[in-house]
Amino acid sequence: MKGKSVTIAEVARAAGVSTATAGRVLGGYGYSSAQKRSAVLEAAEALGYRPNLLARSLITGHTRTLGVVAGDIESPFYAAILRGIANVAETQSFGLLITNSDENVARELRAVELLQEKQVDGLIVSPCDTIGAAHLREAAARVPVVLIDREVEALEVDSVGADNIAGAQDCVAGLLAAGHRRIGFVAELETSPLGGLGPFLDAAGQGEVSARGLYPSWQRLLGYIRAHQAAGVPLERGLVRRVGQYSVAAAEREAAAMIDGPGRPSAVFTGDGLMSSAAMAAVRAAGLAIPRDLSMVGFDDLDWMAFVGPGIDAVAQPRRAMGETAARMLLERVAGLNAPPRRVRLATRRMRRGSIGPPPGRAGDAEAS
Amino acid sequence: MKGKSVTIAEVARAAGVSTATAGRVLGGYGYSSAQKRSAVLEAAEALGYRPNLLARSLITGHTRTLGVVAGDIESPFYAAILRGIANVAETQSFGLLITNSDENVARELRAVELLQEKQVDGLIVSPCDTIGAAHLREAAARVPVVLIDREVEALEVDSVGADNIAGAQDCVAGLLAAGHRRIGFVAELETSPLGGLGPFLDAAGQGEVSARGLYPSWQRLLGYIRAHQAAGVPLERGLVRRVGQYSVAAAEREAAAMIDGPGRPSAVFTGDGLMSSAAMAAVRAAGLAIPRDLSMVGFDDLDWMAFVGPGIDAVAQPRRAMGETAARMLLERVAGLNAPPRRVRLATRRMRRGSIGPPPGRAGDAEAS
DNA sequence: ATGAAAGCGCTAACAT
DNA sequence: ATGTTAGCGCTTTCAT
Repeated sequence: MKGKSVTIAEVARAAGVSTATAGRVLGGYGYSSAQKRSAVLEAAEALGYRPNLLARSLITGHTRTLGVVAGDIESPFYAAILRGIANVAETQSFGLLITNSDENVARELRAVELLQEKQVDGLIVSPCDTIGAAHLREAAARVPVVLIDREVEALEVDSVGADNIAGAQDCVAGLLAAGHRRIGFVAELETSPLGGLGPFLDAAGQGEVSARGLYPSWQRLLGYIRAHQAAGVPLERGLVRRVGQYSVAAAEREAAAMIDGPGRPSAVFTGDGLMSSAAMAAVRAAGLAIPRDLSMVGFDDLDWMAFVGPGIDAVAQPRRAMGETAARMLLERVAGLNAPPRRVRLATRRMRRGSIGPPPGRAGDAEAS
Repeated sequence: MKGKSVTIAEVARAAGVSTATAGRVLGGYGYSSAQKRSAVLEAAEALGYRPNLLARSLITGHTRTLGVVAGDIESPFYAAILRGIANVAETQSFGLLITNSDENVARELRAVELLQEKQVDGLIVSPCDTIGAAHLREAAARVPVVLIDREVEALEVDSVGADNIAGAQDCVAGLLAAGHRRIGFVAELETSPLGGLGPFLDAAGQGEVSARGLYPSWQRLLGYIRAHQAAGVPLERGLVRRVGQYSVAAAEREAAAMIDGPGRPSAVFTGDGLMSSAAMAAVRAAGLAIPRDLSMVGFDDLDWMAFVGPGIDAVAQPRRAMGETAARMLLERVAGLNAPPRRVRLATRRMRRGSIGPPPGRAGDAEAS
């Protein structure tokens, strides 16, 4: 605002030493006698000296600042991840430069460039596209990059995510064990691998799909499929509802179509928080009671799930831990670790709250399909 | 990671011009002929030149970076505020250095210092203490500072917050209009102005309390008091429950004590989101039905409030707008605006969802006290 | 242990 | 319109 800031040179002059000596005591490097040290410290104190980290960074070549590109910092998902990142960054007094991509490639690109120009020591990105991320490849050539939640094809860097397949499989298995044979799945499933939902289901049915590089919602679908396979329950294609975009309205339409239609499933599994909210709204609108008329489980644990009527079962992602792990891995790279890319999948946790009951119209026991 | 970065000098050499000329075209300042410009641009492109913003900042004296000290980036409240800040910052391509204070003065202090040393152009702080903020005063002398949600006594800087008094008053007035005469208030009310709750109630009763510099929860209490005064309903001190700390467990104890006790109020007003969650849990535990047994309104609108049974009424704060306003004001100061401190109070919004009914055991009409 | 001097990558006078 | 030179605030050789 106003006050010109005090430089090392001024402190040095006031203390009667050279800038080098002043720098040594103020910067905490090199040698200095107790005598000079106290003189410098005193002068610094008196003048109100504050180091200019920019100048230091320009010369040392590192900024002790990490760049983060989140989808939307306001969503509970990213907010929790960011908190985890911040926790770890703070332990090593790293600063955090945070941006939102809104799942928009152009914005992600600008963000990544800006962060690099600001000379961050490393980057944590939740990439919004799994392919053709030239900017990420370029960035990764200059600074360490860690991917979070999603992976990018052929980008050989560390990545952290939840174990989506196991989480989904476990929870759909629970539904099957409760006797459900017709389980709906509502998910984003936006950009499609393998040429669409149909081919994907075909390939997955034959165990030909690899999880790596798949978007989270597709990985969850894979878990859904595998649970069916493990239980020997045939898939019913009409029960897999692909919303195709990350929108509440579209999700609600899709959920409503499944619930109101003639072949209503006895249970619904939702692919993420947005889908859960939408499905919940559709269930309410249809006047259905959970779990009497419909059982429900969602991927992602949300606040309201603990508050509504019977409570909604969910698969909780270790969001904070994902952020912490990503930050820890990044910091290791920043510190010079030179190892092959690491791929960490964190276990999810089942939250049981009573939204799973027996299929309606049956005694409540499982039966062969 | 590996690649030494390309400097302006190298580009200049490759283009056959001076560093000054290269700087002029790459930095977009000063004059340059179309001829040299394209030569420089080409060379830059070919070499993969990326400006080093640190070096630029060191010389220009500004970083196009704003520092933010939030309480907890993970909470929906701060997350939304941050999103608002980010939205505005982005329009002027400012970066955001974000930290958490966890409402801890020592951490806030370190954060403010770190941000200053990183040479942010301005600071947005949600101060965790309304008094004795020497570090903020010091910071404000160097860079523009905008306070959010809370104010600091005798710190003459811009500030943004919700209109807590009007919001609370309006919503308690609604409860009174519905016939409630005994309305409980559960709030944090941590650091106490005027020597405690008793004296505060005394002073407020006589209209002797000024809103400025009061913590949000105290301002909301003031609204609660004024609503009673306006309706001519005497205050019942036992109904004002001071939790004294920002903890769910403590809040739940306090709420439970009020609800389970003999003199249970017919309605409860909660001072913030945490209190609302706690109160809701207590209500559930007590097996009470809303609004049949108890009416409820909370300050702060939370996700779950729209999902539970009848829906919970709330006073919504314009959180994004708070962030946006703060950022806009800060950017104005950064741009050189020199005006007396501005104090903005943003209007709240009542969310009506059906958690307010008539007091139990009455015909549902108001009656004189 | 300390100082002199060079220079990080860039912009800002000042010439021309 | 372009080049030369200085220097932002700091760290880092290199002497001593």
